[in-house]
Amino acid sequence: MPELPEVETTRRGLLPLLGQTVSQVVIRNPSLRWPIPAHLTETLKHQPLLELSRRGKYILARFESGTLLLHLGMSGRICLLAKDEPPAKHDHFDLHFADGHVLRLRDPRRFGAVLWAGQVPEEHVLLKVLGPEPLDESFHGDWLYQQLRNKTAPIKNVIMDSHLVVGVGNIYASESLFRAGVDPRTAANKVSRKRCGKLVEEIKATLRDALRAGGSSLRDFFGADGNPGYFQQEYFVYGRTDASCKVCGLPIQSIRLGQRSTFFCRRCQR
DNA sequence: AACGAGACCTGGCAGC
DNA sequence: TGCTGCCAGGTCTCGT
Repeated sequence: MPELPEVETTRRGLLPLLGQTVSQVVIRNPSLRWPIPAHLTETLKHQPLLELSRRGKYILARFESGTLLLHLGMSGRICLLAKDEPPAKHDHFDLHFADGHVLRLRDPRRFGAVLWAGQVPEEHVLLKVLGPEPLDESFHGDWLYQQLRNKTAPIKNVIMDSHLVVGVGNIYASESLFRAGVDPRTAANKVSRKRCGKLVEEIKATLRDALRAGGSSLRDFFGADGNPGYFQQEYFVYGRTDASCKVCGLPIQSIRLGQRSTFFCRRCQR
């Protein structure tokens, strides 16, 4: 489900919880990608939520005792309930708050994660290896160009690697490459400095546009407030196999790259 | 070091 | 209706 815009939309939907105190932690099924630490039921009890931030596709919830990391994997979703409700089949984890609010994680495929990061979350093994945020100024064309010098993998695979830059998943990789006019199959080290600049610009623009639309709702994404996103209506290529290119009219092609579906226009992207 | 394939899971859908 | 196979928004781990 979630790429950067969906995770950020989720984080924003949780902001009403800031300052609220945890009254209870419920772990119904700890077996997500990694086991949910059992100690959370004690560690988080009576702790006020101090801050909600995001790093890549992780949501960071800071408490005095440390920071909780939430990752939605492929199918995860967090809803903010005004009061407790009977849990559904794949509702694996809850944070109950003193004012009655419930943060509930639902994740059918269980590729998501709930982890404890202690006092210095940036040092957590999963976070410290992450590349820059795509919307930061440190992510720019010349920097990307340098990073690609020794990479022969297809450019699409490379921009989806969170160790290089975070937040660009399968949808927004295809969309950004279309907007930049770059063929997703191009070997990364064959992308010129100028086109790296254009690509960075379009990654940023695509993510910002998606954020503005509240993310994309394909199957199961809804923000924490329960509202869907609308960005899928603006897709140029993703999921549009054989439909005509919105720019030149040629049928959109779909191929597999790195075991992922990839969509592009063979005239607009070279 | 970089790359590609496999792994982890469940649910939805198309096709027979 | 029921079965089978394929697909899905992520990303770590392993073998080459």
